[in-house]
Amino acid sequence: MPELPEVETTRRGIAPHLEGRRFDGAVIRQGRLRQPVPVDLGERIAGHGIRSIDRRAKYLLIDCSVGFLIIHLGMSGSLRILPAATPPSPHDHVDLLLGERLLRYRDPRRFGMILWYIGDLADHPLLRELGPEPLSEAFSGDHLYRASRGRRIPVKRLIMENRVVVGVGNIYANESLFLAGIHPRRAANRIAAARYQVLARRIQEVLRRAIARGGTTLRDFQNQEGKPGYFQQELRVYGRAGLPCPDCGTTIRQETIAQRSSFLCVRCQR
DNA sequence: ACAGTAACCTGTTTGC
DNA sequence: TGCAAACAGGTTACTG
Repeated sequence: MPELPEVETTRRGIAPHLEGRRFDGAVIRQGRLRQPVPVDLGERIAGHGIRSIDRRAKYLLIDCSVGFLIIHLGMSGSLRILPAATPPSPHDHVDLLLGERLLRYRDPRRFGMILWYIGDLADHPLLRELGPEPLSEAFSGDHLYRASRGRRIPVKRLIMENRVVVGVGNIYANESLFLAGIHPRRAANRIAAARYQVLARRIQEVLRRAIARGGTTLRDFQNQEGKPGYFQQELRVYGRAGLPCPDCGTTIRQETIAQRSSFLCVRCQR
């Protein structure tokens, strides 16, 4: 479910309900996520003002004055603000209590994380190695080109590496490579600088548009208000195997690249 | 350092 | 129709 636009949509949805408030505690029904949820999470977060809700890559960072909540949604996680009395469904693993309401974490596959961290976020092991935000000044075609030198991996893998650039997951990697006219399997070090300029712009465009549409709903992504995202209506190749390329009509192919489904037009992408 | 694979876990879709 | 296999938005740890 969540790539960068979905995480950003979630952040924007929950932030107004959290800023300036304070958590009362937590209810952990299932703490075995990708990393264990701290058993004393409720005591840690209780009673301290929530200063801000930020995002780095696909991590949500909630500043609780005395420490940070670091939340990752994994493949199937979601967060919603609900009335405190709302009964939990089977995969509603954690509630962060907010008085008359709560912030509920649901994650059927349990690939996500809820961590507590005291210290400088720039030093956190999960955050310190990350590359630039794709929508920041630090990200550019030059950056991609430099990162690609000496790398023989398929370009699709390169742009999905968090050390190179964060937040480009499988959907948007497929989409941006199509929009840039680059074959996803092309070796990263055999792409000219000028084409990386195009690719960087396409990555930014597709992410901006997806954020503006509230993310992509493939199966069941819902934002904080329980509404779906609408970007899937604008997907050009992702999930469209067997259908005609929107630009030239050639049948879109599905191939596996680096263990992930890839969709491409062999005529438009070289 | 780089490249490739397996693993984490469960729900849904696909294929026989 | 029923059942098992394949597959799914992410990331890390491990191997060669």
